[in-house]
Amino acid sequence: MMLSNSSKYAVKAVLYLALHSNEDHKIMVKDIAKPINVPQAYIAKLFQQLVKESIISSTRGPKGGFYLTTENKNQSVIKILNIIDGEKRLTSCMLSLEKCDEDKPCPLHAILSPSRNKIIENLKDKTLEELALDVKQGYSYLPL
Amino acid sequence: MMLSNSSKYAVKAVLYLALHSNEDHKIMVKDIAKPINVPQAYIAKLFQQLVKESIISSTRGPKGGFYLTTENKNQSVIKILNIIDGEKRLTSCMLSLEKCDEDKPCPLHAILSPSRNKIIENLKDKTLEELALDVKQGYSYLPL
DNA sequence: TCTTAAATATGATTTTTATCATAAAATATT
DNA sequence: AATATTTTATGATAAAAATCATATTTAAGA
Ligand code: FES
Ligand code: FES
Repeated sequence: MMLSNSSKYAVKAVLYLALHSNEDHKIMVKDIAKPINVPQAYIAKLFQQLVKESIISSTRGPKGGFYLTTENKNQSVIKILNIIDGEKRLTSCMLSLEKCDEDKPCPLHAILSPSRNKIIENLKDKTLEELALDVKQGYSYLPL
Repeated sequence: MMLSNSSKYAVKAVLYLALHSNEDHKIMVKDIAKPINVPQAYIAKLFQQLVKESIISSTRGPKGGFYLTTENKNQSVIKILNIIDGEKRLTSCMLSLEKCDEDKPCPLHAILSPSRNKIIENLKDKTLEELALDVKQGYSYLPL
């Protein structure tokens, strides 16, 4: 809907890390692909960006893999979306492509801008750890 | 954001019709392209679908063109989106691609489902005529 | 120090979406 | 009836997104 395929995959993969990894237990990309049903090479590429922006952590070589530090886990989900899709995807006008402006709103602005702002706010406020906790407690489910 | 390029174009073009056409004053596709800044051939193709689904009306030959009847104007905007993008685009799960389900929600469901439902509801309730009226009264603007 | 196992970097391919082009069908006007 | 003008139908091309593949770099362990 409002997320690209890539950012959906990224969120799923990172949440998988949040649930199953830590500094002492790293996970290889090939072991993530199957459980979340995303092509292995695809995740590998997405993870490169996320490592570069320090959303997730990695070490290479034998016994290496990807993982989340405590610091990583306290980041907001929205960072993933902004890195993969770019900020405009969430904030740009629904009709004119550029400049969503209260002063000169498009015909759909009043209909969806408030709800959209709410979504953005919620995404900003929610950390990876909080989302993972929901899953752990059975309030939500990590989809295939 | 949540609309494809095609449905953005479609909404803009149909609202242009709502503002400037009626049974007695039809508009040719070549005269719509420029003011709303959408390629002429692109609109032509989109309009074919919309005519087929009776969102807009048309007559061909000289003195022909596209226009909106009163009945057309009383349709909801969401119909355009559903025809061009398909219903799933608005309703599918943000993470798993299929089945947005309250009983087995994904980690993002709680964050965005209520706002999304609100948007869908608003889109359903708003007719083309109402949107056009907003523009006419200066409450909103039809973008390039 | 050598081998092996992992991420990283880079690029190729495929699929989808967006855009362009053109011939056929229909209607008003002469 | 002939002509001109418009939509309609269909397909071709271009651009972007998604997916796949492979060679390079890094680190652990023998
Ligand atoms: S101006 Fe179009 S969504 Fe805000
Ligand atoms: S289950 Fe994912 S958005 Fe509803």
